Order: sequence, then structure tokens, then C-alpha cells
Amino acid sequence: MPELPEVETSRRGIEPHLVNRVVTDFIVRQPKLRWRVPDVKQLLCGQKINAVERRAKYLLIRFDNGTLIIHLGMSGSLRILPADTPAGFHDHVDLVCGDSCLRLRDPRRFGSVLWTDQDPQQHIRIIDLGPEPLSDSYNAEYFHAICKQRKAPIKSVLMDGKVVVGIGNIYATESLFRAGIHPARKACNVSLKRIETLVAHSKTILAAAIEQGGTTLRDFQQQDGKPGYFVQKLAVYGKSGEKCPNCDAILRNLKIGQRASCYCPQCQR
DNA sequence: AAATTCTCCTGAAGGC
DNA sequence: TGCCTTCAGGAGAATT
Repeated sequence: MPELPEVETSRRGIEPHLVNRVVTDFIVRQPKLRWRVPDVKQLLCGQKINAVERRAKYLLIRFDNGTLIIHLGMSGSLRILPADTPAGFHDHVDLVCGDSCLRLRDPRRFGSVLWTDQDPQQHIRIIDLGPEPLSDSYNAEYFHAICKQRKAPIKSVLMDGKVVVGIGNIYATESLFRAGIHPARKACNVSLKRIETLVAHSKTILAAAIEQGGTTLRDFQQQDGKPGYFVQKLAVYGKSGEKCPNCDAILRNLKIGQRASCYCPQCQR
């Protein structure tokens, strides 16, 4: 699934192919994504792409007359292809610029394509989002202040996009393991000291994953061949039943907020 | 306000 | 072999 590192890598990959190009077509084969894809072909044709930005896991393709907002959901992927490449079954949207196009494929259709002619930072999906995880705004003091007033599991707070964006199930699971914090522990019961460790680890692991994504997704525009570039580095995610890499305990699985949470009962308290 | 549950959808995995 | 069931999962919406 596209985590923040993968979205950022996609952004870096498509940006040079799109900026300063002029849109010649906008093809929607399947409008039923997370929300109905708007019919903006007339608005887009003839428009020049000014920039490709990212906010949280949203990609922002900016034009003079508005912004296309793309979210990859959990199975979405973007590729730059020759415009005449035949579309596959799950290839739902093309943004065509002359002889090449940006193609969105999304088998599970949890992704979305939105349009706004206002400042995208003020968009309903974006305005209430928390700080970027790699920014200074996401720090121990900030996160601790929020945790103090939350009785929910620390993992749920870490994954709350209104608190901090881009930390999905995988990175929350890994960060908590590295920080030695039990994922179900009430957020208000985690000391500032331990929050410091957690915040530091979450930043480190995200930064490292972006590096990895940069390496393995470099040729993403050719094919989809990207078999989980970060998988080798994961210590516990998806490994319940296996041995903890730090001690000899067996990793356990727990459901927290509808999501699988693997943890070490020995190392994480 | 915060917490919990439900929802969208398909592919993969497991059972028989 | 193949059909059927179950379930993961980002994140907004609905509900308590």
C-alpha cells in the first residue's frame, strides 16, 4: 500500500515529466473511486502544469485555474506512459499531455481524484490535517501535549491524521516496537521521555523509507515491479508468531482500531 | 470532544 | 482443481 514514502517517491518521479507540460486530454474510464471523479476535461485541456506538490498522502497537481488532488488510497499507483499505451482493467484515469500520460491504476478504488479552484491548503480534505511527520512542527512537546488528553491507545493517536499525517499502520507498528511502547497503552500514560523516543524513531524510519523508495521505485514509470521495497527493514510488522528480533519472545498480534498490530510482549510495555 | 463502528472495494489466502 | 468465505486496509462518515 502506498505509505507516505511511496507517495513522495511517486511525486518526485512524475514531477519532471509533468511540470510545464500542457494537458491535451483527461480520460476517466471509471469515475467511481472513493468519491466520484469530477468531469474536468474542459477545465484542464490547454492548461499548463505549474507544479506537482504533496501534502500528507495527497498529491497536488497545480494549474493556473485550480488544482487536481490525487490520493492513492491503499492500492493506487501512478505511472508515466506513452499516451497510446492500452489501458488495463483497473486503469481508471489518464491525465494526457501530448504523447505521454499520467495513468492512475487502483484495483480497490479507495483512492480519489478531486478538483478545487481554491487554495488547496484550504480544501476540506486538507485543512484539518496535522503537521508533516518530518517537519519541526511534529515534535515531542507537541505530541505529548496531545497524548496527555487522549485515553485511546497510543497507536491510534499516532495514526490519527489530525495529529500527524503519513504514519500508517506499518510505520506506527515499527515505531512503537523500536520505542519499546506497547501499542495498546493509553496515550495519556506515556511519559514525555518515551514520547521523545517514539517521535524520534518515527521520523527516522520514515526518512529511511523515503530513501529506500527513492532507490527501488526509481524506474516506477516502466512497470509496476515494486515488491515492497521496505519489507526487508521491517522488524515486526506482519510477523506475529515469529521470534522477536531483540529477545526470544514470540511476537503477538492485537487488533487496535480495526487494524492488525504486531508487537513483542517482552520488549513493549 | 473523543472514541468506536461502519463503509467503500478487490485480491489473496484459507477451508473444504 | 475450484468454488466459497473471510479479511486486510486509508480514512472519511456516522453514531454513541
